[in-house]
Amino acid sequence: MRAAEDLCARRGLRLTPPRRRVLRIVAASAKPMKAYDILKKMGRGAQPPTVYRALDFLLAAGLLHKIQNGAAFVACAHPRREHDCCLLICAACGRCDESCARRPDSTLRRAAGDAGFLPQHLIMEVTGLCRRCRKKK
Amino acid sequence: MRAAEDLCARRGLRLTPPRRRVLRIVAASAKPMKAYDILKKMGRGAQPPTVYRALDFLLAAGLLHKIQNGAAFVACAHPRREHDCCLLICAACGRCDESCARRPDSTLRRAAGDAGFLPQHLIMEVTGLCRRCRKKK
DNA sequence: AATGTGAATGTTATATTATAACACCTGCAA
DNA sequence: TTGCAGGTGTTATAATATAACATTCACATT
Repeated sequence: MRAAEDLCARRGLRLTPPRRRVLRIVAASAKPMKAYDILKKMGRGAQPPTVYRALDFLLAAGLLHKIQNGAAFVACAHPRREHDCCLLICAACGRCDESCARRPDSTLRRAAGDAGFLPQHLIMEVTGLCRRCRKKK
Repeated sequence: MRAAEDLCARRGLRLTPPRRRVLRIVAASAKPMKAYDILKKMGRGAQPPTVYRALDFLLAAGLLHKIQNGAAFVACAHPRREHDCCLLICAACGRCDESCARRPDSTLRRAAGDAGFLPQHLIMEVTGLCRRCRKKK
């Protein structure tokens, strides 16, 4: 949380009350939180757009990770530095650990062996611009 | 399509009419198809569960990949062999290529450089069993 | 201090994605 | 023949996400 404040201050990002509230809720949870889980915890008649907007901000700021697999969110364990991340999601308990490395290569290898985690399903997705779309620019 | 039939026959899986229909629709598309895109193409008053059930089957059989990022599906380019996959999704045109390799390590490196693709956002997710849940068994 | 501006938020409604629950059917084994 | 299990059809609804527009707030400029 402290790290988040520092990071926003340094970059001129505004960690406003709803954003802070969402971050606190996600960071306080042992398991990944879904948007509507967060919404429930917000109370005071908060509406979906409030949560989604805060999540967008926090993702862009690198303070959260999004788990595509079921659309939930976990607080980033290393908000200070830019990094690719590998999320280890337990199919049984639903908890989620983060395994990071500078070079994506080693990340996956660590994921497999480290920490006694038994990999079942692996996803890698790279979003970007394909050759054709790069040329169009 | 032929490959799909062979594969199902060899494994004793039933490629029933609705499943085959869904596979044809997805395989025929240049871009990833969402469940409700498929549903529209099914016609004859098909309902969501039919599509979702077929998709579940095709995923389990390894005939499709699921793009978590937006929940769409692409036909697998290499249904014959078991493989980890790396999907290259263009943020501009929405098309999706598949880059495969035996060892996940090299996959990402290829993704970055190969084919002129400019990576913007990268996701790796590994689902499995964490140490605690393995021990519980 | 007054004011314009843009970013952020609140609010209402609705779109999109996914599943629950149950009835029926069909092939096949006991 | 009679179960049974896997698959499908059908209806309803749950869960997730966004569009659109009004409002507020911080703050820079005048």
